[in-house]
Amino acid sequence: MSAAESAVETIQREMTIFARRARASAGRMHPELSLVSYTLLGHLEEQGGCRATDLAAHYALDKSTVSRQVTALERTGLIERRLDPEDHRVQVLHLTEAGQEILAQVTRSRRTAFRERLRDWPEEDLVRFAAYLERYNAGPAGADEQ
Amino acid sequence: MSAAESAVETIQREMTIFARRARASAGRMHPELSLVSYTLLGHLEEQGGCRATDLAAHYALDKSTVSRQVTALERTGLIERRLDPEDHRVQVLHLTEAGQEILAQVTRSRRTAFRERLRDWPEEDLVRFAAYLERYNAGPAGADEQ
DNA sequence: TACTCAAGTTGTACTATACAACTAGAACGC
DNA sequence: GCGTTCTAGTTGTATAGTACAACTTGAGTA
Repeated sequence: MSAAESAVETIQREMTIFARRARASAGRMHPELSLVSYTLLGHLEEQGGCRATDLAAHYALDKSTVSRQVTALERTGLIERRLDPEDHRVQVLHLTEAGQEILAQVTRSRRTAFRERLRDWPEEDLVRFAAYLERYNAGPAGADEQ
Repeated sequence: MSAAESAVETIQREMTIFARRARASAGRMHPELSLVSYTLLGHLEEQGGCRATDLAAHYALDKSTVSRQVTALERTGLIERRLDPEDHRVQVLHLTEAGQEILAQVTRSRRTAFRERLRDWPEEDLVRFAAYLERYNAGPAGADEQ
C-alpha cells in the first residue's frame, strides 16, 4: 500500500473514531445548547444572518429539519426572523442578544477544551490542521463524509 | 487573535461540522448498517466477541441503548449471543458469518468514499492530515469530548 | 393569466439515545 | 446458609434529530 493509501485509511479510521465520540459527549458538556443548535448559531453569527435554506444547504440537512430547529431556537429567544421585504417567502435569521451571549459562552468553554487538547501543538501544525479540516469539509458533496 | 488561536477556532468549528454530518451521511450511504452498528460490529471483530456491558463501557453508551442495538443486530442475523456457562447473566456476543461479510463490505465501500473525497490531495498533505488526526484523537481522554 | 419554481411548515415515522424501574443471577458478610 | 448487595441485561417512557412527502404561499416566466 502506498503512503497515500495508508494515509487515507488512517484518515477514515480517525474521522470515524472522532465522529463516534463527538455527539455522545457534546451534550454532556453543554446541556443548554446542543451540538446542532450550536453550529446553527455559529453559522448565523459568521454570516451575519442567513436564510433557513442556506443553513440546510450548508449542513446538508433537510429543510424541514432546519425549520424545526429554527422554531425551537426562536422559541427560546436565541434567534429572530426578519421577513425579507424584497421576497415575502424569505425569512432572514439573526442572532438575538441572548443568542449572541449564549453562543459566546459556549464557544468560550468549548475553546478552552480544545485549547487544552491542542496545548502542546506548535502554531504551524495548528494552522495546517485547520486548513486540512476546512478543505476536507468543503469537499464535493457527493463523496460526502463517510 | 493570534494565528494559533484562530486555528484552534477553525479546528473546533470544522471538527464540529464533521461530527454533526457524519452520522446522517453514514446512514445515507449504508442504510443496511448505521455508523453505530458499524462501530459495534467493528469492536466485536477486533475483540473476537465481548459482552454488551463492554460495548457500553467502550463507547460510553447506556446499557439500555446497547441492549436495543444488540437486539436489532441479532434480529438481522449479524451477531449471535452465546450464554456464558460460567455466569448465566452474561451473554457473549459474536459476529455471525453474515455479520463479518457485511462489516467487510461496508468497510470497503467506506474506504472507497474516503479515497474519492481525498483524490486530489497531494500525498504529502494526506500523510500530514492523517498524522494530525491521530494525534488529535490520541489526546487526553478528559478533553476528549468537545 | 396560467404554469412552474422556491422557501418554508406540518404530518408522520424512524433511529439513537438516556434514565428509571424491573428481573434474574452471583457474590459476599456474618 | 441466608439475606443483602452487586452485576447483566431488558423494558417502559421520553426526547432529540432526522428524512420524506404533502402542503401553502409567494415570485418569476412563457
